[in-house]
Amino acid sequence: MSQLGLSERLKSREDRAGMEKARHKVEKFKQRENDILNAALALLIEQGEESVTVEQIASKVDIGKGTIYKHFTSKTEIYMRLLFDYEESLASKLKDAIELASKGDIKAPARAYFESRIANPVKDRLFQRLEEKIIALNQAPELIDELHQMRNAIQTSLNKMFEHRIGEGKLKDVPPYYYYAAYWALTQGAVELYHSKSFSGVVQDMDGLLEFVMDIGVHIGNKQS
Amino acid sequence: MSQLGLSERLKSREDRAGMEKARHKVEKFKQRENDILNAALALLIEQGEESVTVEQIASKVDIGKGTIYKHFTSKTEIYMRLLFDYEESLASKLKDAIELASKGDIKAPARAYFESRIANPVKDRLFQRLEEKIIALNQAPELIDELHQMRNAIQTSLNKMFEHRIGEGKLKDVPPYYYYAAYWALTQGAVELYHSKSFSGVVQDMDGLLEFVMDIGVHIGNKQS
Amino acid sequence: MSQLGLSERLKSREDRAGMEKARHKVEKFKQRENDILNAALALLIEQGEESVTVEQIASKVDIGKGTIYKHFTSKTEIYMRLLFDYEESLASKLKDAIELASKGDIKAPARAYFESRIANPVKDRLFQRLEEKIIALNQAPELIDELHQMRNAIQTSLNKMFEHRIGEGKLKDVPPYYYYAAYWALTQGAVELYHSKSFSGVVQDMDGLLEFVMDIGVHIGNKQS
Amino acid sequence: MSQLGLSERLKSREDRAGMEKARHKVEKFKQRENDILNAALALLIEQGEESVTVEQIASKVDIGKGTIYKHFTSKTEIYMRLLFDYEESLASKLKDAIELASKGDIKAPARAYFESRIANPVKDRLFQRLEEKIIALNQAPELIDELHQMRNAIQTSLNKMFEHRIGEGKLKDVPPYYYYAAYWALTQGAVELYHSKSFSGVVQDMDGLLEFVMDIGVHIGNKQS
DNA sequence: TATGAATGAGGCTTCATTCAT
DNA sequence: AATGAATGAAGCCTCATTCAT
Repeated sequence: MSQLGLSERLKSREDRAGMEKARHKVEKFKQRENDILNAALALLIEQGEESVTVEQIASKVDIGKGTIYKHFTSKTEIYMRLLFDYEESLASKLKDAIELASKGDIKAPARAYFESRIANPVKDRLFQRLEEKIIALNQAPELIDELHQMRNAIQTSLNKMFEHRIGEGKLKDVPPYYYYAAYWALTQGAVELYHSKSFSGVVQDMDGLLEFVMDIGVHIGNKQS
Repeated sequence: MSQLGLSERLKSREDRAGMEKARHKVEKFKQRENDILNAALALLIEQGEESVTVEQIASKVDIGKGTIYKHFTSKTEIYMRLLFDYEESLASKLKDAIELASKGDIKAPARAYFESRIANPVKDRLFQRLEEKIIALNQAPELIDELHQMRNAIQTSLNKMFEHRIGEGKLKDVPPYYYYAAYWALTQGAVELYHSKSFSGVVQDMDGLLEFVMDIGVHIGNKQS
Repeated sequence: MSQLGLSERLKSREDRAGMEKARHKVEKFKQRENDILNAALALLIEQGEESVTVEQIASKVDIGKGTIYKHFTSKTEIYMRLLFDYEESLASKLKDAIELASKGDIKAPARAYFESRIANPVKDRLFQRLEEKIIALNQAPELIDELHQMRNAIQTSLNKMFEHRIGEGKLKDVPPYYYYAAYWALTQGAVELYHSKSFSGVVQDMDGLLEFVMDIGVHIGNKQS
Repeated sequence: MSQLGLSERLKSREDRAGMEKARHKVEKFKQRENDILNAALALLIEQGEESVTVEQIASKVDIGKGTIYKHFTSKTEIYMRLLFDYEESLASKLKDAIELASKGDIKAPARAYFESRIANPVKDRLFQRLEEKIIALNQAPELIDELHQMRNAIQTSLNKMFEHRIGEGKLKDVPPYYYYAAYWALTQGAVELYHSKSFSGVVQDMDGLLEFVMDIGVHIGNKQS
C-alpha cells in the first residue's frame, strides 16, 4: 500500500527515530531547566534571597556550576524567570475572576487576588523582595519593564470594573485606581503580617485573622457595608 | 589659708582641667556615635541596604574605618541601633496617642500610628528590610528579641483598648488583636504602596490615596461606619 | 559470462556503491575540516585572538562543538593548522620570487615578501600573535619547531642569494643573514605600523607610506642606492 | 627666644612627630604600590601577559589579594600604570635628544629612540602587547586616549624637525610623518626581531645586526647616504 | 560519526573585620 | 583612642574539553 520504496521507508523510519530522539533530548533539557528553577525557588524559600548562591543551586540539582549557565545567562535571569512564572499564574487567576465578575459575582476578583497571594505568603513575599533587589541593582531593566507592563494590563481591566461600579453608585466616587491600590496595599500588608516575627507570638488564629483582613478588603468603599 | 602647697594646688587645678577634658572627651565620643548613626542612616536611605559599606559610613563621618569599631562591634550593631531608635520614636508617639484615646479621642492611636509610619515611607521600609535581613542571616538574635518585646508591650496596651471598645459594643466581636494586626497590615501595605514601581506610573495623587487608605484603617470593624 | 552468482554480483555492486559512498564521505569530511579552518580564521580576524571560542567556530560552521574535536585534537591544533597554511603560502610565493631573482630580477624576493605580508596586514599580525601565544603557553612545541624549520629552509635559500651578491660587490659586506633579518624587521614593522592606533589619526596616506617603507627595504645595503 | 609657650611648643613638637609618622606611612604606602608594580612587571616579563594573575602578583609581593585593590582599582589599572611609566621614560629621553638635535646633533633623536626601545626589547614588546590587549578588550579607553595624546605630542615635535630638514633639501620630499612612521616601523621590527624564535637559531651576532638595522634607520630618506 | 549538555578549574573583584602603629 | 592598610573568604562567570547518546 505504501508508495515508498524500501530505502525510503527505512529512511523515513530512521528519521522518525531521530526526531524521537531529538524530541526526547529537548524535553530532557527543558526538564533540567525546570529542575534548576525549582531548586532555586526551594532554596530561596528556605534561606531567603540574601544567601542563595549559584553553587548551591547547582549542587541541589546535582549538576555542575557551569551547566546552570547553559540554561540561563546569569543568576538574575533565573530569578526573573521565577518572577514571570509567578506573575503569570497570578494574572491568569485574576483574569478568570474578572470573567466571573462580569457574570455577576462582583467579589470574585478581590477574593481571587487576595487568596492567590495569601495562599503562599512566603513565596509571595520572596518575589517582592527579589523584584526589589533586582530593581535596586538595576539588573535586567528591560525584563522588569515587561513585568510591569503585564501588571498594568491587569490594572486597566480592574480599573474599568471599578469605574463601572462607581458609575452605578455602588462605590464612593474616588479615582478608580484608589480601589485597586488600596486593595493591593491591604493584601500586601496581609502577606507581611503573615511573616512578621513581631506577631508570631501573638496571633493564634492566623486563618481567622486573614479572613478578617480580606473582609475589610472586599468591602472597601462600599456605600453600605 | 590654703593648706596645700603650690605644686598640689597646681595639681588640683590640673585635675579639674583633666576632668573637664575627660568630660569633653566623653561628649565628643557620644557625639561621634551619633554622627556614625546619622551617616549610616543617610547612606541607607540614599542607596538602599544592599550597597552601603562600612568604609562609606566612615568616610561620610570623616573618620577612620577602625574608629567605627571602637563604637560598635559590627555593622549589624549599627543597624540594630538604628532599628531601636526608630522603634522607640514610634512607640513614644503611640503612647501619647493612647493617652489621648483614654481621654476620648478614640481615633488618635490609629492616626498616630499610620501617620508616623507613612510620614517617611522610605525610612519605614528601610527598617523593615534591615530587620528582615538581620533575622534572615540570624545576626544578633538577642537584640531582635528585645525589639520584639518592645513591640509586644505596645500591642498589649492597644489590645486592652480594643477589648474595651468591643465590650462597649462599638466594635465587632473578634479577638482584639485582630484590630491591631489588621491595622498594621494596612499601614504596612500603604508603605509598600508608596514604593511600588508598579504603581508609580499610575498613581497621580498619592496623598489622596494614602488618605483613602488611612480612612479604611480608621473604620476597621466599626459597627456603623 | 559472469562467474559470480546473483547475490555476489549484487554484493559487488553494493561494494562499488559503498566505495563511492565512502569516498564521498571522506571528501565531505575534508571539506568540513576546511570549513572549520575558514570559520576559525574569519572569526579570528573579526574579533581578535582573545575572544574566539570553540563554540563560536562550531556555530559558524553549523556543526556541533564535539564534531570539531573529531577533526582536531584541540583548539591549538586548529590554530597551528592555520599557521602552517599561512606560512606555506608565504613560502611558495617566496620560492617563485627566488626563481625570478636567479633569472635577473634581483628585487623580486624582497618585493614578494613585503607585498605578501603587507597585502593583508590584519591576517599577518593575527598569525604573529597566535604563534606568540602558543609559544608562550608552550602548547604544541613540536609543531612550533616544525614551523621554524620551514622558515629556516627559506632563510637558507635567501642567505645564499645575499652571499652571492656580496661576493659580486653589490652589497655591503656583512653577515648575509643581516639582510634577511633586517628586511624581516622592516616588514614586521610595517605590519605593526598598519595597525598602530597611535598612528591611525596621523597617517593619511597609508599606501604611500607603505610604499616608502618598502623602498627603504629594497635598497638595504645597496652600495649605490 | 621662642615666642611660644610651653604647651604650644610641646604641641608643635607633637605635630611634627605626627607629621613625621604620617609621612612615613605615606611613603610606605607608595613603596608598596611600587612593589606591586615591580612584581607585576617581573611576572609579565617572566611569563607573558597571558598568564599573570592577580593572585600571583599578590603572592610575589607577599601580600593578600585584597591589598592589591587598595592600591589599584583593577588589574587593568596596574597595567596602565606600567604603560604610562614606560611611555614617560621614553618620552623624556626623546625630549632630551630633540634638544640635542636643535644644537646640531641631527641624529640624536633617531639614536635615542632606537636605543631606548631596543635596550630592553622584552619589556618593549611586552608593553606593545599589553596595550593591544587593553585596546582590544576596550578596558580603560580614556587612559588609552591619554597615552596616545602623549605620543602625539612627541610626534608633532619630530615632524617639525623633519619638515625643516626637508625644507633644507637634506631629506626627500615626502610627507614629514613618513619619516617618523618609517622609523617607528623599523624600530618596532627590530624589537620583534630580537624576540623572533625563527631567528634565534640563526642570528649569532644580535648586537651587530641591531647596529646594522639602526644604521638603516638613521639614513632613511637621506639624499646622499 | 555527530552532537551538545555537562563539567569544574580558575579568573577577577568586594568588603567586613582585624591589628600594628 | 584613632587609623587605615591588610586580609581572605566568598561570589559570579567563562570556556576548553569530555562523553553518553
